[in-house]
Amino acid sequence: MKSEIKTADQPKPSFIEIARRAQIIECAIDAIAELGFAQASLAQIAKRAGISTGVILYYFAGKDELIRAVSDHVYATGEGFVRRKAEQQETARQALLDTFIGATVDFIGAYPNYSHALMNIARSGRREPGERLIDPALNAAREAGLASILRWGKESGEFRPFSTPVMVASIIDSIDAILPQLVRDPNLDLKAYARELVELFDRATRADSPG
Amino acid sequence: MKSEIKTADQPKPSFIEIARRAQIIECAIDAIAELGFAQASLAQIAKRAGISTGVILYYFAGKDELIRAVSDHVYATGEGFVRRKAEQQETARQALLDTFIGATVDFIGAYPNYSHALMNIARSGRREPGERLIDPALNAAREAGLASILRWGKESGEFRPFSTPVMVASIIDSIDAILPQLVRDPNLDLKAYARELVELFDRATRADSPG
Amino acid sequence: MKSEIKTADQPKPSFIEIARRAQIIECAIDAIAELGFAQASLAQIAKRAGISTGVILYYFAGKDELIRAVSDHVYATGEGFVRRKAEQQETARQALLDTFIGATVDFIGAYPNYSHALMNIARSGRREPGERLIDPALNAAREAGLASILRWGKESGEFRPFSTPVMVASIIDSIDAILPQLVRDPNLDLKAYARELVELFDRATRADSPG
Amino acid sequence: MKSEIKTADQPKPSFIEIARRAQIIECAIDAIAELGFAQASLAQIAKRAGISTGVILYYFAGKDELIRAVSDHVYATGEGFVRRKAEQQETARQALLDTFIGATVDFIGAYPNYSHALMNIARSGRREPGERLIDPALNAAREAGLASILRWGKESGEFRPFSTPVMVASIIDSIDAILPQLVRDPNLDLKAYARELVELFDRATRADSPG
DNA sequence: TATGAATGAGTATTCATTCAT
DNA sequence: CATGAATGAATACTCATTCAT
Repeated sequence: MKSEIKTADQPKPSFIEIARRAQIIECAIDAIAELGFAQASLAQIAKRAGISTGVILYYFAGKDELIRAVSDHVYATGEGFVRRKAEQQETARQALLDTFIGATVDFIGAYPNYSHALMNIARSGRREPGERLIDPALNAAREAGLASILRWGKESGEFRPFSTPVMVASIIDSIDAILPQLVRDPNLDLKAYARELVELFDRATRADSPG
Repeated sequence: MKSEIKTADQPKPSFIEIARRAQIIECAIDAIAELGFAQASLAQIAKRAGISTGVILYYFAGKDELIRAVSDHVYATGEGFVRRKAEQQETARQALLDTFIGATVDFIGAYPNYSHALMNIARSGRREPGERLIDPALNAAREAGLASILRWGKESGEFRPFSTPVMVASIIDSIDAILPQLVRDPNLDLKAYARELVELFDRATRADSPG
Repeated sequence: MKSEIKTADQPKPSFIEIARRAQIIECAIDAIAELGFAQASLAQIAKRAGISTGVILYYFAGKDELIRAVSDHVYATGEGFVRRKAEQQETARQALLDTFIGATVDFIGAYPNYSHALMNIARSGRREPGERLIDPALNAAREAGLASILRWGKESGEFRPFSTPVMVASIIDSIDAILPQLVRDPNLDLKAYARELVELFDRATRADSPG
Repeated sequence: MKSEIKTADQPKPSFIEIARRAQIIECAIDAIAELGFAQASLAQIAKRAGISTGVILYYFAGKDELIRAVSDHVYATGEGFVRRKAEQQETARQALLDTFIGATVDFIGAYPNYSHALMNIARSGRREPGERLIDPALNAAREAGLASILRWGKESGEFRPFSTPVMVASIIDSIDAILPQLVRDPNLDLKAYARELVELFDRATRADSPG
């Protein structure tokens, strides 16, 4: 009844429904972050929420829909976090270094479980080739945002010529490389790490000085 | 009978045993590369090999031993592949750019499933803390090799000062970032990709010109 | 959800849970009594109960917990059965002959499967030394009870001197010897059998008349 | 071909066949005695014999036939052991106490693994009700021998009147009760144990003195 | 004769999912 | 709305047995 394909004629979701979904998503994030995707069974998630597994399946059509909701939520949170800083940047260099790298690392520090859960989901492999767990559009949007910054900088002459897709992948995965290190050492100095990455990609991208 | 603790008095393994083990390892690599570690069940691996799951357990004491054999084989193959080039490097810069980045990308091109499987194993969460799936020394060795190249370059003045762990993680994960792209587009131009990475990390690491 | 570590804050078990657990325990007893411990698989037990094996594991954390529940239940039933008679005995001779032998044989007649299952569990080899299948204290308690009766009789002069452990083992196993005979002939006259055992062990234990 | 139903036209078993069967039976006895019946797989038995499981099934039609051969061998050995002493007994009392009890306990001391294996087999439960693992005739023969001694004594006036089957079962199981104790304490004093049993069953069986 | 290879049925256990209440 | 009950498929693994060599 509830969790079918969303159509416009769906009645407004009740307050309790919104709250329950949010609670379940939050517990799913924690479970996935701490146990890994494979071990994060519905039973585990339900236990953390203090409810029975039936409740989860009442609000989500299945585990896949829950996972999709989790990744939607995490991406939305992350984007909102980064966008706030991104709005008023005036140069591509600032947008790349301060916003994309800086704010993304800040996000990791602020929401380590979110980032970790997302990584665990993304890395957990797909059942049938082609059918992904995470909406590819979400990741694509993140990459597209970074790509547009890079193109902006190349057009403005701030950046040297390079392959945008290669640079996009390198930047994103270099940032994501923080997560396993953060698991090993929760006291990792993220500020310092961000400075290192900024320096690294500043040098990697900037145009050769003309002189 | 077969897969007990290896002792020196073990009779020479028969030809068919060697062949079967190799075949099973190969199919396990494919399964892990394509399905992810968690989904690569013995049944899946057996299906790819066209055998029953019992055969796998006839040649390997258990799934854990199979996984260990897989990672041993993959690491050994990868190291052998890279070492050939690495031997005669004379500068840290060459060692980093030509050998580590260049040869590793070559390896990905030559054995994409090996690389992919390895990444999936390494990234799959571990069960109980302390009991790792793959020998941690294997991965540590790879990182240590890269770290020593970086330190060498810093001492020789070829490289600028930077945080070695950050650079190690960024380089390795930037290379590994190739794999999902290769899945999406099997015709990806790896030569060009390698050149881009070389340029990227050359700029990211080299010392400022004194003038 | 259900069968976790029992803590005081566990909600009252529902009626259906109590009934199911009892039913499963009963079927397990039957299966163990009739097939022997090794052959009494969860599948067999489930078949007798007309349920799927999953149900068993829904109510019991695993086979071990089920077996423990079975032996607890059987020992508790047996002890309750025997204790009623034991309370008011005034001589060691009465305690041995009327209560221990008499009531135990009565118990076998009243609950033949219980006794049989218990014997099968107790006699089934244990996996790893140290980790026993049933609480050794349960069996030890039974033996200790008999041993204390025997010592009481020796001190009071009712019994002749003899090795207590030998007599304990002989009495218990002579009683347990009834069970296979009862399987062969369900109409076995237990009253008469008990009288024979009483006579046997009365003569075997009593002190020589002083005259 | 080999191990079908024995008929008279079977060619004389070769020396090697006899030797192999004996070797396998011996290893099976050890395995069953030490590991218990359920854990004594063909693989375990083969390992002890230093052969492959196929060999066992070449000489025995299946595990059931092997087990039957084992129990045949054990019973034959035991009977031979006891018969030597039994031949020249002149009173029923001597036959019971010296031969049956005394020699049987001696047998346990001399061949603890034989006795233990036999007990493990006998106690291991049957697959389908009715189909036994051990040829019931073997056990029946042992019981019949004891029964005839008891009847002899009753007729000669040495023994009091009692139920022969009850006494048979009590004597046999009281002797078998030694085995688990011997497992727990391999240094158990069997001589002393035999003396206790002799005293016990002497008193339990002897006729009341007429005076 | 004997081995090694392979199978298929059976083991306990986990887990997403359904459904009556 | 929510639970508890139940299922069925999937998991790794064991073992007696068959068969080609």
